[in-house]
Amino acid sequence: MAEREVDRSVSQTVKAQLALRDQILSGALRPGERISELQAVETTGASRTPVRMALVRLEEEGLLEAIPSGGFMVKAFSERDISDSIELRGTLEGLAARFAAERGVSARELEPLKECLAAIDELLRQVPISVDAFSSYVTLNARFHALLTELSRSPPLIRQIDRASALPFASPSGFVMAQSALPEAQQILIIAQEHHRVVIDAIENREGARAEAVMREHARLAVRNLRLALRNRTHLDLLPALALIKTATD
Amino acid sequence: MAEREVDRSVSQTVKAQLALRDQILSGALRPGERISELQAVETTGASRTPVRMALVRLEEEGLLEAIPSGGFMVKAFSERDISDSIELRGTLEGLAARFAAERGVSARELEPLKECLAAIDELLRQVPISVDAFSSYVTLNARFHALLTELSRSPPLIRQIDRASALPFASPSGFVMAQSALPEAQQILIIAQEHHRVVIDAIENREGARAEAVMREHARLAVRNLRLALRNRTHLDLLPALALIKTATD
DNA sequence: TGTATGCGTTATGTATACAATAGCGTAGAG
DNA sequence: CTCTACGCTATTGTATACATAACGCATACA
Repeated sequence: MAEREVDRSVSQTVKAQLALRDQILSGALRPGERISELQAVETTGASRTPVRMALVRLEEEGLLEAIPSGGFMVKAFSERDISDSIELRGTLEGLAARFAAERGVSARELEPLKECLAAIDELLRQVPISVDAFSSYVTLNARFHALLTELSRSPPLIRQIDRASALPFASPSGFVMAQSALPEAQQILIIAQEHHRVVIDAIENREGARAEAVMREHARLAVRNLRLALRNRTHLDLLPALALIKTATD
Repeated sequence: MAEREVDRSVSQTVKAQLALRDQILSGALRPGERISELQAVETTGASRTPVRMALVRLEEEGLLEAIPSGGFMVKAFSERDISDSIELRGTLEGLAARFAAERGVSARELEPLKECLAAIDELLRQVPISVDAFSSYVTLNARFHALLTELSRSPPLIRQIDRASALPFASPSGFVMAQSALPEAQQILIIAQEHHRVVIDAIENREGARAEAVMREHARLAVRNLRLALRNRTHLDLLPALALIKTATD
C-alpha cells in the first residue's frame, strides 16, 4: 500500500459514507451532479471498493440516484417531495404512537419521555429563547421522537421511520431548524410541545386513535411551517440540506 | 479472467442480487445463517465485488442483517414483525390513496385501475376459483396496488411503499398467497375486492379520509387472515418466505 | 457550415491479490 | 481433567489491476 494514511478506528466504508454524506448535505456536491468515484476516492481517503459500498448505501438511503449508464448522481428534491416526506414520517410516527398506546407501555418506559418533556418545558419558559437553548431544544426534540418511535416495539416500523428520517429535511431536527427561521418560531414550538404532551397522555390512557391523530397533526403543522419558511427565504442558512432542493424545475 | 462464464446481458451485481434473494426466499439459506461471501461467489457466478454490492443492497432491503464482527446473516422475522409489516404497508397505501384523492386524479389515470377491477370481478365470478384464475388474481392484485401507489404522484411515498413491500410476506402477492390457505379464501377475496372498489370510488369523489380508511381496513383484514393462516399451518407451501419466520424465539 | 463518424480518453464494472481479524482447535500446564 | 494461551486457518475488509463501455472531440464529407 502506498503512503495513504489509514484510520483503523472505523472501517473505510463507514468513513467514506460519512464523508460523502457530509459533502452532499453541505452542498459541496450540487443536486443532479454526477459523483466521480475517483474524486470521491481522493476526498475521502478510502479506496474504490469501500467508496463504491458507501455509494450504494447512500443510494439506498435516498441521497443518491443511480445513473442508468453507470455511476451515481446527487438526488434533487422538489418542495413537494420535502413536504411529502415530512407527512410520511408523521404518518409512520402516528402508527408508532398507536402501537404504543394499544400494546401498552409501562410507567417505567414512559419515564424518559416525560423527562424529555419536562426539559423542553424548562427551555420554552425563556421568552425569547436563546440560541443555546434552541440548540438544546433541537437535541431534546430529536430524542423525544426517537424514544416515541421505540415505544412501538416494532422493529419493522422503527426501521422504516429511520429510513424516512434519513433525508435531512425530514428528520425531527431538520424541520425544527427550518421552522426556526419564522418569526412565529417560539409560538410554533409551544404548539409542538402541546402535541408532545397530548401524545404521551394518549399513550398512557391507551387511546390509540388519539395518539395517532396528534402525531399526524404534529407533522401537518411542520409541513405548513416549512412551506412558510421556504416562502420567506430569510435566515435559511439554518435549513439543512437546502442544497438538495431542485432549483428551477417542478 | 479465468474460464468463468459471464452473462453480459445483465450486470453481475444485479445477477448476484437476484440469485441471492432467490436463495434466501426459497429457504436455501436459513434465517440466522451467516452468508459466506466465498460460497455466494460460487453459487452466483459473480466475483466478490459484485457479490458484496448485492449483499449491501439486500441488507438495505431488509432481507439481511449485518453482523458486527463482519459479514451478513439472513434476517429472521417474528410473526408480529410480519403482521406489523403488513399494517405498515397498509398505512402507507392509505396515505397514497389519500394523496390521490386530495390531489385529484383524471378519468384517464383511473382507467387502468378500473380495468384491473373489472378483470378481478371476472375472475371472482368462478366459484370455486380455479388454480389458474387464482394465479391471475395474484398478478392483477399486485398490479392494482402498484397502480394505486402511483396515483399518489409522490416519489418519496412510492419509494417507501416499495421498500415496505420488499419483504415478501408484506407484498400484495405475498399475503394473498398466504390467505389462500384458508378455507374462507374465496370470501376473503370478495371482501378485498369490495375494498378495491370503495377506494376507487373515494378517490373519484375526492374523499381523502374515506380512501385512506378503506386501505387501512384492507391491511387489517390481511393481518387477521394471515394470523389465521399461520394458526392452521396447512397448505402453507404457498406462503412465500415462510422460511424467514423465526422458529422458536420471540 | 453543419453533421456524422471514428478514434481516443476517461470513468465505471469486474476480478483478484493482499492484509488483517476473528474464531477455533490443540497443546501444555496447573 | 479442565482451563488457558497460543497459533493456525478461514473469512472478511481493502486495495488495485484489468476490461469494457460511454462520452467527447476532431476531422472529413456533404
